[in-house]
Amino acid sequence: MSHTLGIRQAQKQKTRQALLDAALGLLEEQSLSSLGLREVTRAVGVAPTAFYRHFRSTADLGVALVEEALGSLHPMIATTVSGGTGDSAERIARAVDLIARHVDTHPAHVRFIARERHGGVQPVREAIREQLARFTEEVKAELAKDPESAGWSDDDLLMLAHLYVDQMLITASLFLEALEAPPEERERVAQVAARQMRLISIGRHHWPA
Amino acid sequence: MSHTLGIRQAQKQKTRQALLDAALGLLEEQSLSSLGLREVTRAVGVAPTAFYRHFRSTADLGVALVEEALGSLHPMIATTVSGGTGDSAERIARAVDLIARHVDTHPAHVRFIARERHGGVQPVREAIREQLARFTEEVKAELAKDPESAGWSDDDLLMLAHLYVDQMLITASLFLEALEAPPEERERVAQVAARQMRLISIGRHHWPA
DNA sequence: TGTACATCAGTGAACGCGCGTTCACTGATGTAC
DNA sequence: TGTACATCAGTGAACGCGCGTTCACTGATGTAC
Repeated sequence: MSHTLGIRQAQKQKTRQALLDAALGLLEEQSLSSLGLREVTRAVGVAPTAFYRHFRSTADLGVALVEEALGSLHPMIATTVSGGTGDSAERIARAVDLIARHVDTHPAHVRFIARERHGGVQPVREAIREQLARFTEEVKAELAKDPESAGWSDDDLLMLAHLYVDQMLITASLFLEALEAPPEERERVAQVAARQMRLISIGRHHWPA
Repeated sequence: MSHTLGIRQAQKQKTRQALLDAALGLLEEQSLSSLGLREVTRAVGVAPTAFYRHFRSTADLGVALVEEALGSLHPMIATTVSGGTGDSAERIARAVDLIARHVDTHPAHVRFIARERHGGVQPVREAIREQLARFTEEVKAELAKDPESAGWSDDDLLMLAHLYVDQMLITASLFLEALEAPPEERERVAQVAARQMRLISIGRHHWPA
């Protein structure tokens, strides 16, 4: 099935990606609900009408951005939640570091998700909700493998998975705010995040006592 | 200093409040960054130019909405964090219930804060950030009073306060999504929230072991 | 390989519309005496 | 209390502008033979 795209398809993909990239850039300073189709095409350098060859609307483009931002993140889960060896403190430090690196390399994607998760465009909120639900299920599955989870009910595992996923998002958003801050500030964020995860780990360890 | 406003000032306040109320309503289905000044005045039934007698811009109106939504919430903190007597489970149940009631009575305010906390309008994000920082400090002060906090460093108290405040916001946002859902769903949200708070309480109890 | 036709990504003109902002105004309310 | 003037919240016309969407088009790419 190794199937080289024709010239026409390849060019179309390229334009589509350019529209996504331009939109993501413009969304650093506004919400999707105010993003204009003409704004995006202007940034790319194509006619406004070209937009319709790729997306029905900016909301539709937003849904595509959700896939781009979150779809590629699933492999990270195993690494973050139960990844590698080492004691709890080591694993937490690695998870926090992984989040910090992701924010460094994909700041616009992280900002987009944080902004539109509760944003004004319903289909995009829904797409983010679905992706995060998948994430939470995957985290839950990883947690279930851990000996520490012996005797935990399904409900409790899901509850804990939600806690971890929300904590990851909060931490990512704090790193985002500290993107241009001096290293001390970013280190402070990392330390607070690590201690919060540690407190949660302790609670988990003694649950439900 | 009991000082009745003149007719002119009273009428001005009334119009201003009508603008705030109309904006809050319109913001249930869009973000502030796409809210139009004419939209708001049309909803109130005044001329577009009347807007300028009260706000410089929709961003300015947004900042006023932040004060309205969060300013009145400070008295709730003592009640929620350390309020009343009873064991941990009772206090948690009361806190979750308080959040549920607040979302029921002020859904548009809660939605506005959740949406604009990471939204596309910088001055509004900043105003929310400041109010939440004040909240966190107040929660921290309440936590410090608790005998359970004996020996805790300032940093750790603040870390825990952040955890609680973020948890409150997450819970409020989940209740918001479940506003029109059947009671079973709302009850499920309440139970998950209560168990997450319980896990955090347990972690707190055994900290830093 | 070469030819004739089909496809379709991107174009550019045109449209009606609502936007934010300006300005001089009006008339009810407030104030000084 | 009555009068004359000042204030100022809200008005309405006007402006230039960018928006989303439609439409018939063009010309490079793809396909059938």
